[in-house]
Amino acid sequence: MHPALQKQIEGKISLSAEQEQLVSNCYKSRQAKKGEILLEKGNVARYLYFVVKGCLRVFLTKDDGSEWTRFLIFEDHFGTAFPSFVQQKPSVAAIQSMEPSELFMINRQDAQMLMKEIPGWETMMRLGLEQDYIASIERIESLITLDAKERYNILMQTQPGLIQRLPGKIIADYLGISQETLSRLKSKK
Amino acid sequence: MHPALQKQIEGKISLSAEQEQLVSNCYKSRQAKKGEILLEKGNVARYLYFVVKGCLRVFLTKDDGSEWTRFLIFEDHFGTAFPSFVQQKPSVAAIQSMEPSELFMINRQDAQMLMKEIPGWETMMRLGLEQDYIASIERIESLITLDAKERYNILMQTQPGLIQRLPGKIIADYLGISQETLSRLKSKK
DNA sequence: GTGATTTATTGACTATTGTCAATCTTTTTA
DNA sequence: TAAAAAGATTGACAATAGTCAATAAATCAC
Repeated sequence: MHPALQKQIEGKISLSAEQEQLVSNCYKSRQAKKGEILLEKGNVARYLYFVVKGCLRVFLTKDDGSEWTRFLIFEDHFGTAFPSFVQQKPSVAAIQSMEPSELFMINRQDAQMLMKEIPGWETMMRLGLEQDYIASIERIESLITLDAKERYNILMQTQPGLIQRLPGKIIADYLGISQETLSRLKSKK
Repeated sequence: MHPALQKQIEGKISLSAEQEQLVSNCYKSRQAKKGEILLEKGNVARYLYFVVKGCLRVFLTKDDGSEWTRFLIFEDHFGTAFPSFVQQKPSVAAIQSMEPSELFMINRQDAQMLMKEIPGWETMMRLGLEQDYIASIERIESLITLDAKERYNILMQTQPGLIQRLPGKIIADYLGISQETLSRLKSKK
């Protein structure tokens, strides 16, 4: 099994040799170029991705051509177009690789099989889900209670790496503001 | 066991008599008056609530006295100040009963014990969590991609009951807008 | 490396939403 | 039921953020 995946599991569950083999077989490796689209809007999200290296962006497109970043997935994190993956229905969001990325991917069936077959696996998934849900709650709070500048300041404090690594236009649509407004915030503050 | 709770479980898991007794013992019944505070900001959320009748509001308060509704929990739904409940740390949000409410409550320890002891219970919880997470993702999308009027229109389409049942000021801070703006949206559209 | 493309900044103007205040309506409660 | 409290509406104005356009800077591809 790939050491990055191993690292996610160790300390949470201990696997037998056969279990480790089972897990290892479920995850397929994949590379993605910068800018490459992994899931197009309208298709079903068949895979949950694990980012070994690089960064994925889950984003929304509107008819006027505007784009909005729903989530960013960095190293050592899992992610996908979650509603589509869970419900196996067409996704309103697309997934794009923001950098040359090294990924592992698992389909829904296999993900469910592992939860059924490996004791503790579902618990591990649930705990991850709890963390993701908490992060999304905090994002909602920041969107309803703070203005653009405050949201940007918090992002700088909590995720400085994100700001250095991604173009400002992506930061802007992640924060729910325009690129121009973000540019002005950066100089004003 | 109370029929409303029973209804949540039936079709998902079948419980033995002892298991049913175990579940039943974990849930304590509670009434709450309209306006009553169930959790104050700064305290740890000890309970996950199930709403049999009525409505709970999980909300944030800022120093200037403004309030913002993080979540609303209606009949046949579970909810609490989730980050605090999961991490057992002081809550930034408070919980208030918006109507005379009939509730069941379970503490974190018992909730975890049921997941450990009853086969299928954790799966049921995980599926509920997935749904809540999806709902929160959709709320984020609506906050970053839509303006106030569009958000209000969608809320009217998807949750008309919510709008009839709660005061406009609550609808407004749930949507992340001021009461005055909401009032103007209602007459303009 | 150099041209081409993408990204960032800045100005001018507009649109949306917020704030404050006054008034009106509804609901609660004694 | 009447007084009080809470909620809703409206106007005037301010502030925040968006849009369009031009230019500058950075990055990419060959």
